[in-house]
Amino acid sequence: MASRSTQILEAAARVIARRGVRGLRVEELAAEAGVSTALIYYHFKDRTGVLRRTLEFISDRAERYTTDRHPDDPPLTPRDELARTLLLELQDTTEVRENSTAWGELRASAVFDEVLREDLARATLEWVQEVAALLGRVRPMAPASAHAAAAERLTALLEGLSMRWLSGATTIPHARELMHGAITAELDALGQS
Amino acid sequence: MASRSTQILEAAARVIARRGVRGLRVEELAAEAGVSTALIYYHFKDRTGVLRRTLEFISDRAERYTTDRHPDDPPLTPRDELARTLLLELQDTTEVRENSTAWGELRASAVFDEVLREDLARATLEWVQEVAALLGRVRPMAPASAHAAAAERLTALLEGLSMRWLSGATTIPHARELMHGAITAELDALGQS
DNA sequence: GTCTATATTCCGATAGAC
DNA sequence: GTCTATCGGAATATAGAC
Repeated sequence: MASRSTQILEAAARVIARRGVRGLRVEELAAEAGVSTALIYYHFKDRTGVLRRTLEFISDRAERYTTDRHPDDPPLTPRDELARTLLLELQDTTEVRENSTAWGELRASAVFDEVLREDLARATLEWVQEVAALLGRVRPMAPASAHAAAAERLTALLEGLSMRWLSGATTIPHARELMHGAITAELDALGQS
Repeated sequence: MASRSTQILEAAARVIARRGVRGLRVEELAAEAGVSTALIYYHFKDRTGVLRRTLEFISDRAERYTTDRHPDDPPLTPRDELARTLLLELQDTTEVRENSTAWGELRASAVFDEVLREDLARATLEWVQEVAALLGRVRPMAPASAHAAAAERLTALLEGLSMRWLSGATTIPHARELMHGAITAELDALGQS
């Protein structure tokens, strides 16, 4: 049962995907959510409050779709799980697009906003470590430092490719192909062990 | 001889590096350039015009410092020139920081701004082709499609690493190390020819 | 070409009725 | 809790003198 707040947050995620964090206008959000502007201020205090809650909302949702799998799906090999985790972010679905857009906005905003830096650096580190762990399962004989470096490269590349996709400089199939090639190359470099 | 337009564009690059594309106010730009706001509209028609011309200006300038070398420097091997070209963008100097910041902003803005997309896609393509040509000189036996794919990955990775650096998620030395590793890996994958 | 002064538009935020 | 109506400030853009 979607509460009014949730309904507004869902609308906010859509508006941010369409206009960006800086392009979010309270009036447009109100129209998208089908409520009055006054109601938004009633629930969220001010525009910044909307932004804060929306970014929480989006990152919670992202964690869900990244982690969740159907219980009756066949278990994946470590390599497939690695590929799945990385390629999941290169899909043209509403959820992924909204999430990637928000992530790109956060990354770009953090360049000018001290406050965002720490949270974003921590989230990045967690993500890198998760990928490094998957690499460790595929190539257990390689040293941890090599896993870490490869994970940093793969995740940074993914961010770069996402931005190119969202900014219309490349297509999803092409980005996926490039990402897949990078995974193969990194695994090769980590040895056939 | 810096014309008025150039003077304004240089100021725009500085303001964008400080506040971002989103944070660029015509009034602040006028103050930074030491001119009136009216003059900016006279030369650039509107705010979007400033942004577009600044993108051109920045990518031209980047090409210059990427390409220029002192005539009496010893000639580089193709491989060194490739590494030099890519690692040049990971340096903590005013010029590189300004360019990278502006580039990141333009990339992020293009996600929501149709007008910027075409120019940015074209500039990206030129850059990718330049890197692909360098790869072709290092690995002449590999197919052009492989050069192109590797160039896309290396440049996208560089964009990702730049953003991490600028947003405080990694350091320049570390980013350079990662970039260097990626160059090695891509060249290995292209064969020892 | 460049300025000062000002018009115009947009947008966040609030007051007050229901 | 929700709406209608509106205010006030900030930013873009223009008019007109020099």
